[in-house]
Amino acid sequence: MAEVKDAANLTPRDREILKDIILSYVLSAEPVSSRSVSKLGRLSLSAATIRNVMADLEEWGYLMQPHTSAGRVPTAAAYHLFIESMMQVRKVPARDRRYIEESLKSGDADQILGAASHVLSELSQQVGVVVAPAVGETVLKAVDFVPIYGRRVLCVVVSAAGFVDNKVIETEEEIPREELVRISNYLTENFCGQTLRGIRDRLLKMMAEERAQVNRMLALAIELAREGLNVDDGPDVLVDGTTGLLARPELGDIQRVRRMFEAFADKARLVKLLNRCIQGQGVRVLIGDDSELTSELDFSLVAVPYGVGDQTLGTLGILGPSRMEYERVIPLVHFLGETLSRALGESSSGHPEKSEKK
Amino acid sequence: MAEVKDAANLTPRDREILKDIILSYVLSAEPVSSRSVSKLGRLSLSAATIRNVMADLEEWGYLMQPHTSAGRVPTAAAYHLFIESMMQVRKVPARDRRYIEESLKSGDADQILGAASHVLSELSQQVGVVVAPAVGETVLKAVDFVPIYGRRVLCVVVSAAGFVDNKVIETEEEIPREELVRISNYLTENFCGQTLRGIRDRLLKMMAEERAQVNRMLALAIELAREGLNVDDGPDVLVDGTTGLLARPELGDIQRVRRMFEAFADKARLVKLLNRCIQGQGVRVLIGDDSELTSELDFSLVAVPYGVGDQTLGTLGILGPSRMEYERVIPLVHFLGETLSRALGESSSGHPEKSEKK
DNA sequence: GTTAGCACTCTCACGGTGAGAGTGCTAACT
DNA sequence: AGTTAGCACTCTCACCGTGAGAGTGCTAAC
Repeated sequence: MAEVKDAANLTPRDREILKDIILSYVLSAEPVSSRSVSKLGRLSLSAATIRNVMADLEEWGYLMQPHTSAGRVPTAAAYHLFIESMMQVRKVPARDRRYIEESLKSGDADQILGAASHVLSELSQQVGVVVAPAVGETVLKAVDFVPIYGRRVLCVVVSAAGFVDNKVIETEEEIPREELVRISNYLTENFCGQTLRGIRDRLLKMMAEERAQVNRMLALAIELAREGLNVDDGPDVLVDGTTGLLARPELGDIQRVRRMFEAFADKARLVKLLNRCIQGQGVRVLIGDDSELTSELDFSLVAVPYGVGDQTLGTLGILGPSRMEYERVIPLVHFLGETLSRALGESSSGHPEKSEKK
Repeated sequence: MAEVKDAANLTPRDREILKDIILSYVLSAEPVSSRSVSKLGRLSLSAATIRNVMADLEEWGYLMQPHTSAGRVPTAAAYHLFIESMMQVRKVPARDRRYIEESLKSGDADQILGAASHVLSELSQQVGVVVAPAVGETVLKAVDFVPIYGRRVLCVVVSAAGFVDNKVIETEEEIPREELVRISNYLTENFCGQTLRGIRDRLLKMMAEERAQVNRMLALAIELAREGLNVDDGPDVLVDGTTGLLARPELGDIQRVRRMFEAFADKARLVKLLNRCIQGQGVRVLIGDDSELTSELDFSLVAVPYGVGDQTLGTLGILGPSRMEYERVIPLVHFLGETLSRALGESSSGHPEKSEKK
């Protein structure tokens, strides 16, 4: 009654006990009993005393029991509290760092993203998720047209961060190779450094304004660019490590597994969720009720944006059962965000140190 | 005793009974009893008679019971017999055909493959699998080099069937754009129509032979082609619809689900399996013990090669629990093989009839 | 060769039971 | 007032036996 459910009025002892419970639960996946906390012996208290505190903690909303006379399990609130003020981050082990840096070193931008999601899932033992930049928002570095057959032209777009996209388009008339080269030169030189969406808009405006006056090459350029830079699809998202989760005790029944797989298959929803973490630039953690998807699966999301320079390109993170080793996973995600940003920066700006292609 | 276990000495009646059992089991996923076959009433026999026949069929190896006093379940041998000589193929419904043709109509070759695996899984309610052509075996249509930054060059390879591959390579010295254009022209004109692997080998030989004499452009061409056409990775494989299988009653326990997902994640093994079906050109069916993978999961594979003209490009098929509607699935796979081959043929040779890009 | 009848076997769902784990409460202790 | 021992209570879970139901195999009669 007199007690307020604020985190502030937890006594240091309460916090210690809560912490013990969380650590123990994260490790064992089983409800924690008063007795086991007492026997841990970090603070020498009897099980009965612990019980009293646990009853309080449950009342404040930090614990819950699956049923009477089971141990207790931390709630999302408990995890939040733990992350904010009780956890001491464990640095990413040197060998993991080396492994990460090695994995993100080689290949083009797409391969690097793939490697990132893979490494993420491998080291965290959770599902690794990486949102690739939306094509429309990428900054143009070069564009090129390759004649294929008749009126068919392959349009290749290279973005500043090193992403390559290609697309076959069909022109109204056959365009000779030299003309295509001139057009790609023109587009590359004039629009390099702008976002694809911006370029497309400008071209469309040019077309509308000066309809009649544009010369032949410009007209062709506009036609090609309109099709070739028409990249309205949302950002892609790479998911890795879903199979690994099947080993987890919390995924005992098929129905949950199925819901999980369906959730991971819904890329659009994943992107929406991940992009909520774009603001700011630190690691963000969503637990349980914090989002629709995490509450549905009783999962947590640890995510961080990445990008080159001051431009945010996307988000990466890990998803898994709320019971996870935040102390280990949060620094991991943080480090991967930084490493990926750095890797993309280098792969694009082009001072490759050592090129290790054999 | 006197009886031989040959398919040949099954009486017509035995075959009818076996067929009823298979059809019933495929539908219900439950062991079928003598009584239920009798009640079907196609041949008016009592349950006891059916029982005698079933005991025989079990002895020949066409049936087995999960335990005494359960009904009986068809074995792989039974399915094989069914497919070879008892089944009457059901034609692919017109609306499915239209849907398939529509789905494979637009997009570049990679998108078409993706659509194929998706449609396959959707219409069969099984896992759709498509093996993409190994890059090294594809036939060159055009090659192009795009300068990106400094010594970095994007190499784009277009294959005759319409596949596009790109790869960032790093040259020893910076090469001006015009030079790159000349080189790609040279390579495209001289090597169009040959497989990438063949081209690479020829270039390497040229290099070895005339080391000193080759002119600058040729030297550069060789250097670029060596890196850019270095496509030693095996063929890729697209898998779609794994989630759908979770609904199946036979995948009740997590362990099986896990083994299944692990099997599908092992692309190399999948490719090896699928490629066993390349020989000949009809639909091939592997059931249970026919291959390591299908026996491990108790799955069946229905697969057919596809390609343009007389060149086989890859394989496609469906994978699922042995209990499947072969009557429906086999013609489906057959039709998809044909449609995909046709779609790739059109998308490359370039008489698109109507281009329906909006 | 076919069938009815019957005993036999095996699974599965159900309910009861008892051990074990854990709690909540009360009363005594410091 | 905080802490603790003790104890009754509750809930789960594994185990067991039981009985219904399903299906078979065999035998004897048609």
